[in-house]
Amino acid sequence: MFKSVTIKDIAKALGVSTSTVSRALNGSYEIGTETKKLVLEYAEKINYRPNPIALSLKEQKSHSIGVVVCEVANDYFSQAINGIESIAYNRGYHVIITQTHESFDRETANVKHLLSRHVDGLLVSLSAQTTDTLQYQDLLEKGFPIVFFDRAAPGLNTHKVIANNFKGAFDATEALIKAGFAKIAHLTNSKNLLISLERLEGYKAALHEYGIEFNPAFVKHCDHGGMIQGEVELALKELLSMDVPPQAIFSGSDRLTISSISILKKMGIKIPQDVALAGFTNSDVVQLFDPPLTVVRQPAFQIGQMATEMLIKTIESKWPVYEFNTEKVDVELIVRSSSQKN
Amino acid sequence: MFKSVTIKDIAKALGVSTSTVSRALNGSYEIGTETKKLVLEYAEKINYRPNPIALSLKEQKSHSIGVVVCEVANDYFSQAINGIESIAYNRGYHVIITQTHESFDRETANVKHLLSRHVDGLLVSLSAQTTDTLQYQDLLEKGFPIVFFDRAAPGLNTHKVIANNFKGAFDATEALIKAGFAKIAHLTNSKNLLISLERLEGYKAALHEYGIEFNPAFVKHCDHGGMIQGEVELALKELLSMDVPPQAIFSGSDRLTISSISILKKMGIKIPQDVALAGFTNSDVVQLFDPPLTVVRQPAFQIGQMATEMLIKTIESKWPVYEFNTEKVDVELIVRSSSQKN
DNA sequence: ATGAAAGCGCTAACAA
DNA sequence: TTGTTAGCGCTTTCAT
Repeated sequence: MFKSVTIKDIAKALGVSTSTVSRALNGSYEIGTETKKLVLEYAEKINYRPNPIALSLKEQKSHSIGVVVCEVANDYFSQAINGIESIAYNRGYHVIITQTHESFDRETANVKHLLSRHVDGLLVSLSAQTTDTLQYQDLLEKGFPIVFFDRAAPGLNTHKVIANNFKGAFDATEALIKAGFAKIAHLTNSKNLLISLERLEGYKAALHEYGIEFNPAFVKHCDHGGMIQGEVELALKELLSMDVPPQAIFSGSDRLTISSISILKKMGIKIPQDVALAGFTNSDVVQLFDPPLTVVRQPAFQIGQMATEMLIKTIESKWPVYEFNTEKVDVELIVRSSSQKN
Repeated sequence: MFKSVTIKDIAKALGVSTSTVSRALNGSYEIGTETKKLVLEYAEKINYRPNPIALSLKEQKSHSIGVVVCEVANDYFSQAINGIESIAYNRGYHVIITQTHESFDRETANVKHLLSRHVDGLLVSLSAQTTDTLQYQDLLEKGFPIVFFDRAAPGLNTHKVIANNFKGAFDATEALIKAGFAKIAHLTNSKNLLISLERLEGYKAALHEYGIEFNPAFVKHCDHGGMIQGEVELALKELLSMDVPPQAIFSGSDRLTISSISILKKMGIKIPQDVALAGFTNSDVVQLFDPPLTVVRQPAFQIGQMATEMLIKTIESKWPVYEFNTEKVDVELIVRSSSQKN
């Protein structure tokens, strides 16, 4: 670390005690106007900055928040992290990011690591593998602040920020139906994730609304969220080699959507001629794709911001917090040619 | 922060002094084997974790490193940050990320902020606006560890990790020439950046190698790195409305490359029929573009890792470091149809 | 209005 | 081999 000016230096230079300096700096009232001015001016002059580490030790607060996500190299999460950072920075917190790569073990290890780092709170989006949320339960019971975003743990009583997954899935499926497709498959994330269920429900509801029978064989779950080599490819191949294959696919996650196009292209399958496609993704360049992609887009940046606001509010609350809310944010369907019949 | 077990609790429970506990925990030799075992077992049992904040205060080290980049929502930088985090995490450092949005003032403010946070070192990629690097000079003279990556400050004596920009530019330009284009424009970043100059030189060298005269009017600099609304559009329009417009464009940064395609499409310009395109970018989905994009790709993840290794080595060096090296890493040209004559 | 001193968790120099 | 103590930078209680 770097030798910097301390309160002691100021005290010595001015011939006062460190407590006087501290009081002046903190705008206490029990101090003489003259002395205060003197200290403040000198501090300014030598460019004094309090040592945040000493403050942390004193206050028993690290002023840092831990983030648990599956991966950062993902448009949704990198945008969310951007939102998280933007709020945290302004409120004087720093952010420690950890990745689970969709593994429950890594998630557990990350949470442990963050706690050993004495983070003041946690911003969590569960891994695709996670079914056991006991560690969060324990922490919450001790009053430790946690806010879930995107992939929330069902049954845990705390703040959550989630997208309107049902509506997003409904809208995307509806768009495919309106484009003239009836045989629509759904490629989605692990069954463990609540978002997968919500999106599945939205998909089913749209089918139902338009009198299309739901075919369970048309639903493919990628239990590792597409992180495992061949997982997405296998699902797609199974779908396309069915006796009556789907004419369109609605894909339920950022990684799955992008992987699908890539794999379909490699397989020589034409979109949308051979199979149409619509999916959740937050990529900003999908309008440049061939064909331009129909997507459900989430306000990831704002979701990150909201979750962070809620977390910091909980952290800084003078009283234990017992009232929690779940913010549901709207998603946006953007129709492009990948979902249109040719 | 969260009430956790301290060395004092262990000492009290075991009826020994805190220093004994400390010694046991740190594997000191001046301690009885019995006592050591006792402490270690108990610490394990109650899941003791040292308080990193107390350690920081004691050691005068924050175990954090500051990162200065233009923006994180950029494929190159998000990948580099991934590399940075991967090393930092394993070495017990955490990473504080700040964004300049290509503004010199924000860069200065960020460096100040990071120093007030007592980071142990800095990983810097300059903003497009930066010409004055005095603040880094001052820090370096005091022995403060700084490693530049990608956008390094010329004339500062410290570690640097940069891509082989000359070769990347040469190769991309050469690919366009070999595809049959002679009138090749170069859209690039601010003149202030060394990388812009190196890429310009590579571009010129390729032209020269193939006996094509260099036309200064074919070079357009975006002084704000494309962060300012309309900046890229203006440059492109100027190029395309020339009496003898270019047949191909070589673009010299991630943001400029992606912006260009987007703008050209909006203008109704066909790639590569109306104008061919090749450019620096680290996007992983450009092969899905229409047309698939010819790119120069940098090993951003590795660059981040290397820079972090070098920084931590400098931070942890027992002696002042006077010998610095500049690592030059290879880039990769991937030719796709955006640069091919139709 | 100001100073002295304790304490946050930990390490290390010094004593025993 | 173990304990006592001081100190990292800061705030805050208790004296004065």
